[in-house]
Amino acid sequence: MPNAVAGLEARLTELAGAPVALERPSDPQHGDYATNVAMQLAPVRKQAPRELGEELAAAAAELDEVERTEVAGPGFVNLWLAPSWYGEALAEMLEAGRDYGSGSAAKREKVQVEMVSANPTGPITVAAARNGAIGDSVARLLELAGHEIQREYYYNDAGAQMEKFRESVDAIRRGEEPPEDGYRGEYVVELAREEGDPVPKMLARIEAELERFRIHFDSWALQSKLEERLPEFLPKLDTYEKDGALWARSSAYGDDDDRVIVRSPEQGGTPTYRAADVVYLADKLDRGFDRAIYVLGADHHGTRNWYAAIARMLGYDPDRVEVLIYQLVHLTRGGEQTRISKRRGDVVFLDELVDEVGVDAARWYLVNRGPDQTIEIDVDLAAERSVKNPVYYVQYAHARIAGIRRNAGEAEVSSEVPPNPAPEERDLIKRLAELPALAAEAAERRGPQAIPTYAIRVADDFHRFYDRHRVLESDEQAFRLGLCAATQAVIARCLDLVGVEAPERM
RNA sequence: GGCCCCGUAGCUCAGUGGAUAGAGCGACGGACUUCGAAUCCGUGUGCGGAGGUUCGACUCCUCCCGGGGCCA
Repeated sequence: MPNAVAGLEARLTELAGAPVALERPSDPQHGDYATNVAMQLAPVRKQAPRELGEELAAAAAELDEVERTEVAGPGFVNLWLAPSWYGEALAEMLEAGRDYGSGSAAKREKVQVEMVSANPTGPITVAAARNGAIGDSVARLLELAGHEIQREYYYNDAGAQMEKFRESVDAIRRGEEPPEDGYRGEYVVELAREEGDPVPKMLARIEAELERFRIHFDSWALQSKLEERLPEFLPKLDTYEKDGALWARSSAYGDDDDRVIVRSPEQGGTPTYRAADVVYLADKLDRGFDRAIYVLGADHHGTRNWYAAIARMLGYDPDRVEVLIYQLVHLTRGGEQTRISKRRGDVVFLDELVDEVGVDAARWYLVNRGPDQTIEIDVDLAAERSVKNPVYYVQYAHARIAGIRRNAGEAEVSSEVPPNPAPEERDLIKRLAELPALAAEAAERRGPQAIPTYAIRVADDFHRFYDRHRVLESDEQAFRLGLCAATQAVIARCLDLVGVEAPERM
């Protein structure tokens, strides 16, 4: 989908004879947009950057949508845009509506995002929730870009941990204590009250929790099913026997070490989870996904090279396999830190967090920060429904617009920009026009944190506009209603990308 | 010991080569006869350290220091 910024970049690229990227200068005195192309070109063309800048500035000033230009500093070309550009931008936004910024992918891919994938031995923890929040937002970004996405949950339904879990439940049913290294906690007692295998019940509970968290899985993969197909894949692997065990020669394919695939007879002769990894990876790629994204916690970073190694070993392009690592989550309350770890007693479960702060705040705060960043969430602040809380600040802007538009009834909405739009109106349109490039980059970089940050800025610009200019019963009512409609759509899109609701009223 | 992540304002963090580095929290002071004051306006401090690459470095490279994690 064309957009006003990309269009201008394209025309400037033609004039410069080299790719021009526009940026919004932090100082408004440096124009609406600026480009550094003259400095980049100077060494190549063996010309002074200011000289190149002058040439481009002169040519750009002739464009209809450019009001004036200047060359500044070492060779920046600064551009001021004409009302016609603003009108073009606004018209595109209104026409696209909620689809504004979609379709950025050069090539449509089938992508699988595998996320959460916690063993069903307990409720979803906050750490696993971050996995889901990041994974789902990346999936939504990729969908917006135009890719076809499948969300999958992979779990171990048969291993030693599962046995421990079942034993723990059985022990309670018999009125005994769970084993030393077993599972305990309220949820284990609850499961013990019901009949039958606790695993499917736990899984159903997990699915319900994630649905409540607005993450919907398209499919569920079972480790036991994959293990059955191991004989089919063993011959394709580069393996050797040592100490009675079967090893994959993964170190020859980029992994840090060789790995045991099947344990020695003394150890039971059973396949390790890495055996299932092999089958699973092949299965994913054979199912026709161009790309398989694994979302994994930092504690699994060691498996990154392993996945790449088995892809190579099996003859797949390792670029089709992507591991997205995210760091830990800490919760604070009144300065007190709580470690989140399944192995300790002080685990925090997702449903507890959601009960306290709501789905919107929980999702917001879990994708708010880059995946590489260990994060700390202040539960008290997240729970606060006030100005202090950015998620409500952004939602409020949306609800406020909804209110205006309700009052406007059937009044005309136009993209026609007045001859001399106010600074707040220009700023808002420029801000909204950032969405396509921003969403594309966020998708490309798997960096959903850019969305909440941007949404705050949009809300900022809108609130400022609202504060200074009356929409209804003003001379510019139709235009300003257009601006409201475009803003509302952009905010709604941003909130949707991070799984937060866009309320009509608050 | 090996590998991974991080070090930006008092705190939590944005910012992956551009001009005078941002936001929220915390602190202080202003603005409601008008579409929603859950809003707006104003006041402060900072890129862990040392080199290097570059016209230009919070950003890229090397080393050091500090915090966290995984593996052994």
